[in-house]
This record gives sequence, structure tokens and C-alpha cells, in this order.
Amino acid sequence: MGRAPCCEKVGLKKGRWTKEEDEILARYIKEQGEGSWRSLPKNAGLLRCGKSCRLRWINYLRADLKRGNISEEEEEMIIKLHATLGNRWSLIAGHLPGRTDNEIKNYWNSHLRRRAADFCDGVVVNVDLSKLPGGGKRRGGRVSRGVMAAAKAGKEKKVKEKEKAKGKSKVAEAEQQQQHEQVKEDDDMAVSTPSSHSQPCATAQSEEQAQASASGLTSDDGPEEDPLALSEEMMSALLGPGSPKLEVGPDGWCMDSDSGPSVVVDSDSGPTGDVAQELGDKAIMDWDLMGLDISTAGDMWDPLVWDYADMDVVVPGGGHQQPQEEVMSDLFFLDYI
DNA sequence: AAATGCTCCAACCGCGTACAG
DNA sequence: TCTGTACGCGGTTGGAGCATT
Repeated sequence: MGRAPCCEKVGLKKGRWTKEEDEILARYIKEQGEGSWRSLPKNAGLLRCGKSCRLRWINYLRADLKRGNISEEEEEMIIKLHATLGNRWSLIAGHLPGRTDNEIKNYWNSHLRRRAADFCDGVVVNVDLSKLPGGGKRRGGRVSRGVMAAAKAGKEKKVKEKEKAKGKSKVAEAEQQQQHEQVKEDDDMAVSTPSSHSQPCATAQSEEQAQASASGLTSDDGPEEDPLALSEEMMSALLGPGSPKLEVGPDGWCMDSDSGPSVVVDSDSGPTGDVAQELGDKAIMDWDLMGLDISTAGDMWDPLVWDYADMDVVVPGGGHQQPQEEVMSDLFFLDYI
């Protein structure tokens, strides 16, 4: 079965978008809402592929996009989230309001990848989480039409409200804040119902959520909830006070934690004294999230595979700890399970 | 000032998945 | 259940702009 082209490509324009095209697309989406990307170019009078329109909207024209450079806080979030989620840019972007997956991916590839590569010369703690529920597999695919309808309704409502609020200068900021809070609420829900990783939570889905889901802003919530999405507790463990902090050693990076015993890998000389002195010896926790299978949620924790060798863990104040036990205690999301 | 190399980012491409008929 | 379609995602590419020689 041959794959049908996403659109009729003959006569369609490619390459950079002009200001006029941007205006047409933005105006059309403002009036009609997102969705129906395939028919959008024709209806809007654009000589573009629907995919191209969607991408342009998501990555450039959306009002809630944050402009400017990635801040240090955002960079740290990206690093931490990438360490956990891998190249799942849309999931990472879902936790960085106003940033797109494309932007984060580009930033990673241009600014962070090389630094991370240095990191990889060290010992790798390769946690095979293949029995985690759900994740690993790509979560592409279309949004249900019900969600699309809700999204459209939400969009229309939002447009009306926006028009009401015309004249107020902080509309974009407010929307961004709203979106940020919505993400938080979603995560809260994930915590309160751990089993909801595999269950839709349709009743709680608001129009905002539907819209966000339909627009791909937060693919990890609502009916399209990604089972590997990070819950609020996971996020706070990752990013909140007491979370593992990234520290840079003389010849690479090191993920350290100031909230408890550090995981320090000294691959050459074995156990040594002060944790801080060991930061230059490069440690990495490379969580292998590939091949996760939702069908094995029931027995997800027993077969955790720890794929590392010759690792010793130094506990501040002296003594050693079983590496596996230590690493387990340091894995933020295992603590509360 | 010109040539060359490098970086960064917008956009494209193909695949995987969900969904409707 | 099967098939075709629509969409979202991540990998890749092209080229504009900057830096270096």
C-alpha cells in the first residue's frame, strides 16, 4: 500500500514564508480556529501544503510563543528533561510554556548536544525502563474529531473573549500564564490518579485542554495523555527546590544532587573521598526510555535492568553504598511509587 | 574586501499512530 | 477487521548570516 502524499504538491510553494502569507494564515486561524490543516490552505487561499501551514503556525505565528533567547533556567529544564525523556521534544516543550518542540530541538542540537557529548565519555548508568507503562513509542497520530470540535469551540470562545478584552495590553502574557497553569493542573491530575496513565480523563478536560491538545501544545494531557508524561511530583523532583542540579566539572558535565547523597561515578580509581572533588570525573545517568510498552504496566518495576559496571558510590561522610540501591534512591520518580 | 568555513534556525520530509468508514 | 486518510512527531536539510583567514 503506497502512502498517499500529504497534499497535492504540484504548484505549491515551498521555502520561506512571506509576510503576506503569514498574515493570511494568522487571519484565517483567528477567524476559523486551528485544525483541518489539509483543507486550510485551500480555504485560506494559500499555495502551501497543510503541513507547512501547521508548522508555520505552531512554530512562528502562535500568539503565546515566547520570543528571545533561551534563559538559563529554561536551559537547565531542557537538560534535565532531556536526560529523562530523550529526544521527545514535544513532551519537553510541553513543560516550557511558549517554546516549541522545533525550537528546543534546534537549541539542543546547536548549543547543548556537543556539551552533552563530552559528558558521554564518562560511565553511563543505563537504566532500561522498558517496562514503564506506555512511553517510548512515538505518540504521533491525529487528534480525535471530538477533541478537534472541542478545540474549535474553545478557540471561538477564546476569540470572542479576546475581542472583549481588546485594549488590554497584556493579553498574550495572560494566555501564556493561563497555559502554564493549565499544564500544572494537568500534572496535578496525573498525580492524584496514578492509574490514569492509561486511562482517559475526559470529564476533567476543559476546552483549554482540548485546544492545547489539538494544537499539540501539551500532548501529554487529556484524552491524548502520554503515559510517559511527567507528573507534578516528577516535575518538582526534577526542577523544584532540592532537585538534582547540573554542575560542570573541569572536563565535562556532572549531574549532582544537593538534596541527598550524590551519585558519583569514579570509573578509574574507585571510591574516593569528597563528592565535590569528584565532579571532574564525569558521571552520566543515561536513561534508556526506548521500547517502552504500555502492556506491561502491571509488572513494570520488577525487571528494571541496571546496565552499568564497576560502579561505586561515595556517600558524603565516608563509606560506600550499593550502587543500585543508591541510584534507585536518587531516581526522583521512584521515591514515591 | 573577498573567500571560505561555521553556526543556527526555519522548513521540509517521511514515518508512526489514531481514527473513520 | 481492514483500509485509507489526517495529523503529529522527530530527523534532516538548505541557506542566511556571522566569524575567521
